[in-house]
Amino acid sequence: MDTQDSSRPVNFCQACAVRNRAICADLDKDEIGLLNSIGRRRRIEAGEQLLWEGDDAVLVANVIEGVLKLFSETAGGKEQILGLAYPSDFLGRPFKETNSYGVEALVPAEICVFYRADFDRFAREHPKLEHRLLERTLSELDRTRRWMLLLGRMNAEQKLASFLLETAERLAPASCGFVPDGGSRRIELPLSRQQIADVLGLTIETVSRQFTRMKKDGLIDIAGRRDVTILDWDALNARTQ
Amino acid sequence: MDTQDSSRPVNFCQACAVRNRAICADLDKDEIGLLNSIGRRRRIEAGEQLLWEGDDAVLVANVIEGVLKLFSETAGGKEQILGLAYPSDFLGRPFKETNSYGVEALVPAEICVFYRADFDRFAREHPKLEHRLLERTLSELDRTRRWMLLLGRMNAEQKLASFLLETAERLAPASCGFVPDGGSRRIELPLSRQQIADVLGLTIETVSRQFTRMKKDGLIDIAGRRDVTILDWDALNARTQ
DNA sequence: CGTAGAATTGATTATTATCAATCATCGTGG
DNA sequence: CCACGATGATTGATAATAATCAATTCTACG
Repeated sequence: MDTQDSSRPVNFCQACAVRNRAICADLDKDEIGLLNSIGRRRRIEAGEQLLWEGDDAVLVANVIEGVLKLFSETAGGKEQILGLAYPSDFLGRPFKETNSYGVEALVPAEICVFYRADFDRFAREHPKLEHRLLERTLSELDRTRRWMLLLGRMNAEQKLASFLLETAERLAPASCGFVPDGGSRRIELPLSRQQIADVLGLTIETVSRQFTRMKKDGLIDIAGRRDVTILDWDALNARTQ
Repeated sequence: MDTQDSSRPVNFCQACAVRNRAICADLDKDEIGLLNSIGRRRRIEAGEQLLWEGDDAVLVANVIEGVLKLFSETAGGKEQILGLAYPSDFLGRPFKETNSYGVEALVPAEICVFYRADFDRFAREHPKLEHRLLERTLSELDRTRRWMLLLGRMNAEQKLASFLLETAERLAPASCGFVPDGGSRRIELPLSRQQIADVLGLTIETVSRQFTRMKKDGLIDIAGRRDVTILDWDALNARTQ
């Protein structure tokens, strides 16, 4: 397929905001052209679901903008958020027939979707892409395992402190090397209180009480529901232990 | 390097118990020979540690026999087991400078170790191996995420029931397709009560009480500390929900 | 057999969940 | 622009679950 054909949609990849960070970063111009021809951009509204747990794994995607949750639920209907996907993160499960978790946008998001069959084929033919995907998957596994320590061994206070610090870090624009300088930093939480509870394995009430306490103790300021300012990094860090 | 040279150690891979399941399964004879030349077999005693959290990531390995734990600990010294590695599983972190968790044998184990630098180079030159490693890493990520649901949203009873069922499945010889047929099945736990607690994010006392209760209820029989027989699969399964 | 480490059991406490009520916040329409 | 309603968040009271502290009791091994 000739990707130079001017009747085709333009090559979105070239102007892609995550061009240098996503798994496609190492591909050359021709390869990107080919990848561009099998993918398409798509906007997802907050609350809209992209993948369903247990469904046929039809799609995979790259996150360009926004934040999405990966989640699963117990038979009793309690939800656990398994991970959050930020720009440049990869979504979906290559090389497998069914999704083992659901994916839903937390805020309006922009993604680059592929049919899994197309993506799988492209990946197998392009080891550079598979290598990037492997590196990303290994990192995600590391991050997930760190989160297990939080879920299994931390109390509510430690969990929320860890969550706020990680969120601040992940929300920092990729360009800047994000070194918390001790100064205050304002973050717009991409999650509701209930969603934070679902990340931390707590109830909404417990999360709320911990927020209140941290505010009272001067570690954070809360201007609006989702508008939090970290005032004391060291103290917050101390509460993760 | 000529791997046919009879003065070199024999090619262990050919007789390897996990030859068809580990990440090296797709390699042809020559490639296996090359891989064989950079790896070596090693025995690890129960309780012996192979990798240390935070250390330089020098080694990676394949598990041939035995069970090992991946673990991390909180600043307060509480341990959380992040995963268990069974035969054919891969250990260590390719493409990264430091280990993000420790690895220790739970029972006497046999592994096939590589210097990470050698392995990384070999992997980058052999896309077939990288592909297998990617598939395995994706599966491990799925498994880890399922475990997050357990840690975040299950109570002690559900956790132990889930653990027993997964252990029975993982301990079943790879050859047989392991379909719990409703009949009883005896398993030798590779973990102490404390280690089970560290897997499930509980204390040893809570684990012990749950064992006692399950025995009293006739779901399992306990012949020795590590000798458990699953008597009622359906009832055990029901308790995971 | 005796002993040390592991496991169990019991009593109590701490933490978090649950249930219930009130209070903010934000979007909407008058 | 403000009042209103709906949803989300907070707060309080109580209950449930698991942690902690403290003895025993196994059991594996020399």
